[in-house]
Amino acid sequence: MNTREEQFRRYLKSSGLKFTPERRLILGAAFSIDEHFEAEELFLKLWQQGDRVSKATIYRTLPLLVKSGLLREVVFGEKHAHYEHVYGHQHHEHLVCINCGKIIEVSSELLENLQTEICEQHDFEAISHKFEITGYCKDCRLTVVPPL
Amino acid sequence: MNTREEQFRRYLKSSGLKFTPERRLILGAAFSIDEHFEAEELFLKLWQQGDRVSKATIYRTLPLLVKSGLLREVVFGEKHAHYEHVYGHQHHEHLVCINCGKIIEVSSELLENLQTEICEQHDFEAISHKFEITGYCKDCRLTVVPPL
DNA sequence: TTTTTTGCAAATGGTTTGCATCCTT
DNA sequence: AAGGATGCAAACCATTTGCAAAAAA
Repeated sequence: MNTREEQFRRYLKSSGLKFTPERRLILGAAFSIDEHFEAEELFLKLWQQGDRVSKATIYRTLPLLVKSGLLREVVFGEKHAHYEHVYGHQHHEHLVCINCGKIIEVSSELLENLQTEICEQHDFEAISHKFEITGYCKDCRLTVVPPL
Repeated sequence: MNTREEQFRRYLKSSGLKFTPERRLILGAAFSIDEHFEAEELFLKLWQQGDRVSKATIYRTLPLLVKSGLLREVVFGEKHAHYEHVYGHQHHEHLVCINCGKIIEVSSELLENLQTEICEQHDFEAISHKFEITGYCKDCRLTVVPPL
């Protein structure tokens, strides 16, 4: 059995929750998308592969996947929640352009170290983190006059 | 005239927008709250001091204040947007406990430096940033068994 | 004057929830 | 069995938007 599923089962059991076929399907679909996705897209993905999981269940499951450490939320500027799976995505943060909406992904080992340090100082156990810088991208800073 | 207002006027003018009494009131109210607030609270604050500014106008103005660099959004985990004014709040980030919801504010000069560095690498002009670590706080990591 | 803004109320739309039924454990 | 989980459809509710009147530039 794959590790993701084990991890999810472990979390569910430790919280007194149950592992169901729907939750397995949602987990699988989430990990089949190698980029940001939102609840609606998961729903479509499942529908397309013939799996009829209700949106309600998807909305109820996503927070569990986040709490279990398998997914994390990203792109906070948007009105609705976006997620991405943790595997292969450990280190990227986002620069979001106010003007054109472009999202630049960056990695930073220094940031990871900094997180570790901050958590140690506060006796905090990190499950995930989000770092976003809002501003003007290369192209837009030329055309837009940002506030002084 | 105070600097905040000047900054706001400058931003509005540079975007071809107008400075109105309502926008002035909203700016003032936002800076009279020295903690996180949401749109609804601004509305109440204004109402209590006798200023009838519609929620629509508040919702239309908050993004302008963010773009002008006077406010920034915080606490992304919540369902609705929260803001805080920039003055005196330049450097704090948030550690959010999954279990009890506690929010620990931390400052880090290293993070500020890191942001500057990342932006330079990508020719990006930062207006604001958000950094949030999700996990278990000191008290909760003792009682909850986090997923391995 | 021309363009933007405001306020109202209605619409939006992602997310949540009540409830009866179904399914893990 | 018993406590969760699911699906449906209805409810939520913060935020957005259309429109006509009002105000800034």
